[in-house]
Formats: sequence, C-alpha cells, structure tokens
Amino acid sequence: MNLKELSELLNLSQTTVSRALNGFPEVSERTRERVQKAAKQNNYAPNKAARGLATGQALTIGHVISTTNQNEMVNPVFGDFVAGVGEVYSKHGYKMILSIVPPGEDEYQVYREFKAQSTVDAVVVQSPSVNDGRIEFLNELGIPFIVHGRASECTVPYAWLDVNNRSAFVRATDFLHDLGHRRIALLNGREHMDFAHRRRQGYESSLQSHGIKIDQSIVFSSDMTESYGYQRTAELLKIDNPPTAILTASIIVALGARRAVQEAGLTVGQDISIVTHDDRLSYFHNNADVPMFTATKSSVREAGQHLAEMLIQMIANPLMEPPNELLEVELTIGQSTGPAPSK
Amino acid sequence: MNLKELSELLNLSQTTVSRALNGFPEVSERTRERVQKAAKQNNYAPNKAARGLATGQALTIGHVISTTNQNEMVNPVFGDFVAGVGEVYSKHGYKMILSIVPPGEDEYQVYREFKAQSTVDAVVVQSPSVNDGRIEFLNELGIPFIVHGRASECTVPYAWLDVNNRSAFVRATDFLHDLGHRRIALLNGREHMDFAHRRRQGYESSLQSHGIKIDQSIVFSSDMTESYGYQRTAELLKIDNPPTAILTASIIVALGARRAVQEAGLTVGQDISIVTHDDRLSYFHNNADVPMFTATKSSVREAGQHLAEMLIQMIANPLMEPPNELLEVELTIGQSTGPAPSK
DNA sequence: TGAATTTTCCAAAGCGCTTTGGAAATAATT
DNA sequence: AATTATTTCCAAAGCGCTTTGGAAAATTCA
Repeated sequence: MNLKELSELLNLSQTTVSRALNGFPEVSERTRERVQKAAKQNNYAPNKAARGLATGQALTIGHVISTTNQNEMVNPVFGDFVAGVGEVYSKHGYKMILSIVPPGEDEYQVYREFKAQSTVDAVVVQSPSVNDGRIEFLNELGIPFIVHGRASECTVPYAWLDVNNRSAFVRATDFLHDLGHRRIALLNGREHMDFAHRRRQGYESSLQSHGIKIDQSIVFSSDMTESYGYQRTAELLKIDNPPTAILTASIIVALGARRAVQEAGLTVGQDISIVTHDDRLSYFHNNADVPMFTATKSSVREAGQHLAEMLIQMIANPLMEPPNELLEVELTIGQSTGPAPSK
Repeated sequence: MNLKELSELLNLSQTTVSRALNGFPEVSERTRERVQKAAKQNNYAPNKAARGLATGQALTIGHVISTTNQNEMVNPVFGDFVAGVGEVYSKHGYKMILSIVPPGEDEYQVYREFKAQSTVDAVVVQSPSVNDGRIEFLNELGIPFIVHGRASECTVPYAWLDVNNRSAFVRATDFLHDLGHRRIALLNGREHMDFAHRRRQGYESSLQSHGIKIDQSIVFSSDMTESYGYQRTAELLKIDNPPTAILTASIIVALGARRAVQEAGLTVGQDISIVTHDDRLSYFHNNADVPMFTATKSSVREAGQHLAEMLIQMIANPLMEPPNELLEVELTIGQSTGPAPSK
C-alpha cells in the first residue's frame, strides 16, 4: 500500500492524504480522522526512502564503532549505552544506524560516505581519545554530532555529554585517604582514552593535595578485562610494599582484583580495599542493600538517554550552540572498603 | 555533489556515469576509469534514499531489541554479536539498523513499520524463546529473516544459526560425571529462552543416561548476572547435601559462583568444580595457558559473522531454502574442575 | 443576493537515482 | 561500398513521497 493507492481508496488527492497524516492545519479534522483510520487499517506508512528523498531528512542517526584489530575489545558498556540512546530515538521517530568498521578499514571513510549518501542526519562519537581527530574531522565535514565523553586536547567548541571522571576519582581517592590508606594503586583503563586520562588526573590530584608522592609502579593502564584486574592485583600483592587499596576502572576489573585478593587468602574490605567505577551495567547489579563494591556510580544507560535528547534538539535547531553536560557521580559505600590495616 | 553535477563535470550523461559506477558491461573501460576517478576525487556516492527508491532495495538489515521493562537486562553478548555481524555487513555494503523497543511498546509494530516503510531488506531475530512468535509473524509479514538460535516449538522451516547447546551441556555434564561428580547443580539462564531450554535438556539427558535422578532443588533459572551466580551458589553451599559441581550459563554467572565458593573458604577446582559456557566475549578472556574456567566455548562474534553471511546470501537469492547451521562447541579444560572430593 | 473570505482540496513539480528503449558512432561482415 | 553487428552513449520515465501555487467549495459578510 502506497500513498497513491491509499488516496484512491479514500477518494482524496495524495496531497490531502499526506497533509492529513503529517498534521498540517489546512485539513479538516473529519478528513484527518478518516485518513488516519484508513492508514492504520491498511498498515500504511510512508516509504522511508521516498520520504527521505523528498524532505532531505534521513531521520537516522549514525554510530560508528571501530574494531581496529581482531582482538580489540567490544566495549562492555556499549550495549547499555545503545539501549539508552535507542529508546529515545524511537520515541522521536529516529532510526539508529550502527556501522562496524572492520579491522584495517578507515573509520573516516564511513563518515565521508554518510555525508555523500546523506544516510544520517547526525552522528554520535563514542569512546573519544584525549586528542580525538574525529571532532575536527566532523566539524569540517559538516555532519552534526555529539560526543559521549570529551577530548581534553580539543579546544574548539563541540557538543558533548560526559561524566565528571576527574572529580569522581578525586572523591574516590580522597575517600580512601580518609580511611587511612596511603598506598593506593590505580588499575586504570587505557589512558589514551579521555575518560581514563581524566581519572588519572583526579587520582594524582587527590594524592598530591594530601602530600603523597605518586608511585608509577602501582599505576596501570590497559583494556578493562577481568584478567587485567586479576593479574595486576596478584602482582601488586607480591611486591615489597604492597598497596592497601586499589582503585579500578570498572566492575569487571574489580572482579578480577577481588579474585586475586581472595586467592591470596586476604579479605577485601579488610586487608585490601577496592573502589571501582560502576557504569550500572544491567548484568552487573551492584545495588544490594550494602553493595558488593564501594563505587563511583553513573548509569551509562541514562547517559545515553540524555545524550540522545540533546542530539535530537540539535537536529531540530541547527543554529544552537553545541550543548554540553557534565554528570556528577554518586559515591556509594559498599563492602569492599574499610580502614587501612595498621602495620 | 550529485549524479547530475558529476555527469556534467565529465561531459557524460547520467546514465553512463551511473552505469560506469555500477559495473555495467556496456561502458568502456576508459570511460569507467575516468568516472571512478572523478567520483573519488569529488567524494561522490549515490544518495542512499534516491538509490533505494529507484532500486527498491534498502541495503539495510534490521535488528530489533526489546527492553520490555526498565530494569531488563541488555544481553551482555549483544556487543560482540553485533560486532561480528556488522563487520560482514559493511564488507557487503549493507547498513545495520538497530531498533530499541522502549518499555511498553510493541515489538511487532516495529516490524510492521519496517515492512510498510521498506526500511530494511531483512531482519535478524535475536534471543528466541522456546515458542517465539516472531518467526510465524515474520513469515506472514513477508520479511526475510534469520534467527540467532532456534525456537524448539516452531515446526515451520526458517533460517537459523545456532550453537548446539544441548550437546554442549551433555558433554559438560558427562565430563563432570567422568570426574566422579554425582551431585551437579545447574545455574541456567531463563528457560523460556530457547538456548537455556536446550541446555537444560542436555543436562538432564546426561544425568539420566548415567542413572542419576534429577533434583530440581539444585537447578535454577534466571537472568545471567553475577549476583545470580553468587546468591544461588552461596545458598547451595549451605544445604544438607551440597553439590560438588556447578554448571553455569555464562562466565559472568561463573564469576559470581566462584566468588561464593571462595567466600565460603573453599577452593574452586578442588572442593567445588565449575563448568561454564563461554561465549568468548572480548572483555572476558578465558584463554590463558590453562584457562580460568573449564568451559564449553563458542565465539558469539564468529557466530555473528557467519549468520550475516548466510543472511546476505538469502537476500541475494530469495528463492533458496532457509539455510540452517548448527555449530558445535569446544570443551576446554581449565582450572575450575577436578575430581569429585571423596566424602 | 453578490462579493469577500476562509476552508478544503488538487495537479504537478521535484527530490536523486536506476533503467528502459533507442539513437549515434564505430567495427565487422558481405 | 553497402549492410549488419557491436560498442558507446543518451533522453526520459519512474520509484513514492512532500510541497508549491492555485482552484473549487463552503462560509461569512456587506
């Protein structure tokens, strides 16, 4: 069923039917209702390509994910973020195109194609690095975009929504310091990623403000896997002056850390404290009455929802200033922290 | 830059340019090269909507994810699966549309819209339940589709790619039996899901073939979260006749189980054995020299790649029989299993 | 009642591409 | 040289929609 058939069925012109469905004022309520009913009955909806061609709008937003090599991680946060974003898109009638860039291919080429083909109205940039080239590139290319996170070294204005990773890790480190910990290890994410860079800053800034010298031998940076948490923690427990507390970048890493601690016959929350960032992933509830981990919490799903709303506003209003939003985390106390053991 | 401009630039007709780019034989090699070069230089690519309208092809494949309620899990497998699928799509020039169905809305309505709007050429059905209504629905609607998994109670033919979950869990259970375990608990996924249903069958079939009566009090079914693994295991360790081995549905659940075991002061692989299914998620390497867990392994990312190839074949060849593919798992021995402790 | 205004509707153009049916130019055959 | 085949190209139609400019019908006003 297309517009022509529907309008013939109704004995109306295509114009009138189109206007009735698109809420134009110059069509009577009676006609509009008749049209809407017939459309529903015949399961009519305007052909996406035709509509896009006529309006110049794709009603589609692009997400580009680069898997630079075969073993590169798929960000575990990805699923929940996309779920949040996608809910909002569909409420506003937008579709999401997910483009996976295979190993060896050029992410920028995907954006160029998007532009040339008019596949999308806007783009979401995920996992920005400290000096992410995509921001300048997209600005030049002229595709509206919003960044989930920030790029510290980018000075031009651009739209972003970020968690305050710096203050989160200041607070986490301060908290451990308040508990008497003086030797605090950091199992960070890969520090070319902006969020990890900022967490490191927060960590160092807190230590410095307490007059503690930073010991690079207990600071690590890697993909956030369980085995990373396990390995580094196991090693840390064997050194001469082992840390009494560990700060980890995600629950997955924290689980690895906890495993190493338990295997060493120590108790988390007594012998060793662990504080982690918690993205509130749906398959890692950390919200028992007393949560498993003390954590800086921030729902990545809600971030996605919020970011999508911002982007849709930007599309509707192309001249607006790029919006920015900085979300603060909650610091919630769980079972994984306690006073530093006295020597 | 559109086709008209490009053809004027080249002093050719639009037809010739279009044919040159689309590989038609009736254009000379010299002309073709000239055209291709100019297209690349001017970053020309055919407008997606216009091309779709003209050809009737969307070059797009739909994935519909239902988040039935606010707290429902996002499947942790999702990210890796989508990465696998997406790589293949982009190699073949296909786009992936991801449609998140917000809580309270109707998944079927999304498919109806896909059909009415011709947004997609085909659809991937994820996480099928035992008697999944989508299969019949899509057959009637007339959208080509392939299922990741199967629906046990569906008798009509349809395209699918699945892991042999039944044989996987037969083998896992047999293996534990061989090690002397007689009391084997099962922490399954939600059993309305087909994969969990089949795993249960495999588990029971193995036990029965060894003459072991099934004890429903040590069989569980739930969302596959870490805390599920932890809770159930902690409870199991307290009952009168606790199991000596546990079969879990995913590494995430296994991690929870391991935590409970360690907290009880027991050792995994000695006091309690754990076997899990391992989807080879990129953020849970379980492939050390001796892996952390004994596991039935099957890469969900490779499954995605394979499934995408099948679907693209189906689109190219609409009359073919619905293809099916059953992948066998590897059973790899890790540190989490050992002989049953003698009483 | 006739003119002015508002409401209601329509024909047709255009979005950018593919593709049909043929024409012009070139090469091969008689 | 004349005819036939082949190569190379093009004008124009059509995909299904939105939207412009304007006409017809209904309503209001003088």
